[in-house]
Amino acid sequence: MAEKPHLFLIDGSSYIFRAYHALPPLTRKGDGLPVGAVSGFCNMLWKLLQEKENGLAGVDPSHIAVIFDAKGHTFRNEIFDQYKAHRPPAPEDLRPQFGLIRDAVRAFNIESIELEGYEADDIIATYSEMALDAGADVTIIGSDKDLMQLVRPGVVMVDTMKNKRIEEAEVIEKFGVAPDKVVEVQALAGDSVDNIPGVPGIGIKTAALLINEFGDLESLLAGAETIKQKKRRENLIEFADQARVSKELVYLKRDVPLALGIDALFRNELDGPKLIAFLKAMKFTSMTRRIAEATDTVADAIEPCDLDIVGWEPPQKVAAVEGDSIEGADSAQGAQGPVQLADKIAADIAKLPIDNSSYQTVRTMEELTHWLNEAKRVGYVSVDTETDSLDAMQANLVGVSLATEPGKACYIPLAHVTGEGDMFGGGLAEGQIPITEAVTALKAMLEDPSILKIGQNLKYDTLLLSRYDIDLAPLDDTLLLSYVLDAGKHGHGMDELSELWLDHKPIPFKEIAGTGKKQITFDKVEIDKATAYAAEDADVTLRLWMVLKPRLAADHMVTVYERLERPLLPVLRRMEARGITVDRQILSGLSGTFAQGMARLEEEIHALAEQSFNIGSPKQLGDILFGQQGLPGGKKTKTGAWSTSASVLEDLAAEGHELPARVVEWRQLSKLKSTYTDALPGFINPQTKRVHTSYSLAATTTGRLSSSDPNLQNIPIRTEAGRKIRTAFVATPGNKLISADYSQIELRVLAHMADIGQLKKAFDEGLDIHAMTASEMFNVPIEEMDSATRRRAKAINFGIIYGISAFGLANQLGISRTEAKDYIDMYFTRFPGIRTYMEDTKTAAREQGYVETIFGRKIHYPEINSKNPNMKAFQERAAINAPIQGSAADIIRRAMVRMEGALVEAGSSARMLLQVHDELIFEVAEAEVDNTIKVVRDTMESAPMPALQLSVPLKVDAAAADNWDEAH
DNA sequence: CCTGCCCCATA
DNA sequence: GTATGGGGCAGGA
Repeated sequence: MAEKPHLFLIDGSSYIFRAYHALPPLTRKGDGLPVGAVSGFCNMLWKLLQEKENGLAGVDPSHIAVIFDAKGHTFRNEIFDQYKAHRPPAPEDLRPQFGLIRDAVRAFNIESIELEGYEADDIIATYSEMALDAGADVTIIGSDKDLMQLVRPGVVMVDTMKNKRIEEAEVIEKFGVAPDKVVEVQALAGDSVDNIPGVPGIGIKTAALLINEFGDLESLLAGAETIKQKKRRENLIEFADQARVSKELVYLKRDVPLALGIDALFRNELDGPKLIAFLKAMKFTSMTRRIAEATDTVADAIEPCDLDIVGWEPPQKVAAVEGDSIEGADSAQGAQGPVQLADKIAADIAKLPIDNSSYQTVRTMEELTHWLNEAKRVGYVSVDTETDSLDAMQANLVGVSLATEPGKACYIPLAHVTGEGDMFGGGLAEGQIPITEAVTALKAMLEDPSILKIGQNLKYDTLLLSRYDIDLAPLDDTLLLSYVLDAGKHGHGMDELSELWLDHKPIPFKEIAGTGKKQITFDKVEIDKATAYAAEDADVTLRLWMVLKPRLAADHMVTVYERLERPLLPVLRRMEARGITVDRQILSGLSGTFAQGMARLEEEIHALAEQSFNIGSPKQLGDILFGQQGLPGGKKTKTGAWSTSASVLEDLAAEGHELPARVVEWRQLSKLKSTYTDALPGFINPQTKRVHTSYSLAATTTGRLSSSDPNLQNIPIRTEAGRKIRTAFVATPGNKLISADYSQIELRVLAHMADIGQLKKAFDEGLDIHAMTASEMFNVPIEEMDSATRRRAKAINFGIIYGISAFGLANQLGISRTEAKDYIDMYFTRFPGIRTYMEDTKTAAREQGYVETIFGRKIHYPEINSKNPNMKAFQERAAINAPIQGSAADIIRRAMVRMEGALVEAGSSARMLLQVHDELIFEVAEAEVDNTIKVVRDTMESAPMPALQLSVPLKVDAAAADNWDEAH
């Protein structure tokens, strides 16, 4: 029985441009003919013809064609003369490739279709119709959004470059409407790339909203008078015809007069020799080899075919002119001859501190051995790894650079590829040491205890190298050195430090790899360029180390660096490598629930507003609330717009307004969905099936860590809906999660530092600290404390930690500023030590320019004597907060540094997974839970000792459960 | 596609 | 009132 016929329609033209822009420029060996797009195209075709069940398309086509745009104007230019008028001409090095790609299609024995006056999209639309009529299914290979209007049962799009199938759901995601309404939305939103005008002020979001409400463009234009938003109504009326023209432009013709019927697109057998002849002519050596093998063709026996290359000339060989010697040129130019010129340039370069053309590219084991011996001889070496990703858990090692003296640096390329065949990972570039051999040799040096390894942000490099079974040690990190020495003064990135200390601007990464979607990964960077860039990094890092390391002792920061910074690095590296299991099903279930809630609220909100609008746009929301509905606006944002922040909306809701109340609920769900339930699954590592955050040791000024990609330090907990997200963070079967958190650590630290008797006594006795504060302030016995009074005291306690101001406290408690001032005065009367502490801290900051934590970490405030009173006040509050927040951060750092050893010593196999400022999360076998909790609590509570005995006890709450929500 | 802005999640 | 990271929107490239 014959299978259902299936037609592949390949959008050739758009593929050419995308291949050209996405792939690094590649030229034919020998004459430099640009062929990058051709190579990408051939790879795509070949891959497409190979894939069956496993491929994205999922089927073997019975019919196939590649469709191109014809040259010249199309019928759309008759409708609108400015259509695609902003298109720049094709780049010089792309032009000759148009013809070659058509040749390639023929070499693959596939019909290449184009027709003057029509675009490829119209032909694809017409063939799609014809195929459906004939009872066939259609797969469109392409990604152009204009083609999305064609999707329907029996027609799917497949984007081979992004590895993505586009069906109805994906179209709705993109346009907010089903495929049959796509043109209506495009007619309104327009398209700046194709110069389709649309209606001003309407983007895809708003267009989808309107079309979903009115059904189609004509109904909308007919009902435009009823639109509430003034500007939008006027624009819809004024630009109605423009919208109609736009719709005509985007609507794809389905009746293009085509010479070939569907039957003619029957998929021919591949003609091995014909294809090989073409590939040989292009000098695609690795593809030739691969395809010859697959098609059972003997490539050696086949001659390259002739190519008709249009729009490109081979470069003229410049014949050497006899007698035109250097001396001749010299005398002709007189005193400014090449010799003098060279002398001068040499002198200039010698004066320059850094010459990134002098670095060696290490290509043999002999050369590598020489560098490893140098490292051994010197006793230290700066190291930098180059990879193909910012995610150290997924990156592949591409090369390593080393430096042993200023100016003496090298780059060892290991996995650079040539441009050709990049869709398969490409051919390895010539002249690289086999990676396993090099890694083995490097491992011995990187693990050698007698050689100090110096790097910038070594957490990244060591995490990467740990995946190659290398445990880099001992180490020094210039990022951490700078952080310890200069937190608060400036950033600590290598480029910034280089300009500051070395007066040298390193080659920017984007200069060698490009930017945006044209950016290439480091393995595709030419080795010479890579050497200049990578070796320079090692050179710069070494010099920075030489500048910064001696400052440690001079500034008395050795202990902080050696106890709180450097040892934490491998601890965090292991935490990141372990990751945590996140249950995809739970999150996707929650996404669904949240989406339903949002849809329900959206309806209510639109009804209350008596119009549709984008609730997610603060601008539109503000217009409705404070413009049309005439509600009293409270705060303004710094750009002068009405604030629609939660506090403003909640105030309005408290006055009985429904609309803002619903918006607050909608916002909550929207936040939970987009930031957490939708985003987190994308961070599940495909190999480990776990989520691996990245901790930054040097991102905050106070000494706290920060977490990103994803941020696991801001997972919701306050609301019930939010807490559910925590249930998705689970222990693996047979294990439990343990959460252990410091209770009130910052207030305890404050009690210790400011030496406040009542606070210390309260903590000693285990009292409710906020109730105690309230009792002192308002003369109410603790036992009779009501929750409102306690809440006020709690806000004040937090306020103190944040460097309190009457303004801030008033805001927090919703009271007048004078009332807040009275509270603060009362607080200071009862706790005079706090006022003294705060004044002393400000004085210290003003006089020395920095404040210190209890473990000696310095936080600089260079702007604290600013003339700007706002700036000054801000710096003062920050300076008051920093020792408190920073000391607490130091304490948990100490706990973390010791934790792994303490667990092992106690016979626990628990793994520390996460840190959330005052909380540590562990995963442990069920049987070990009790013992582990004991060790964890003890280690955390005794963390300041023996360096320091706090005058208040530390208290840690800990619990175990199957997920994070229940454990916390 | 990038950037600034607004808003909001955590401690 | 402190310290962060990040998503969506809107406007200009």
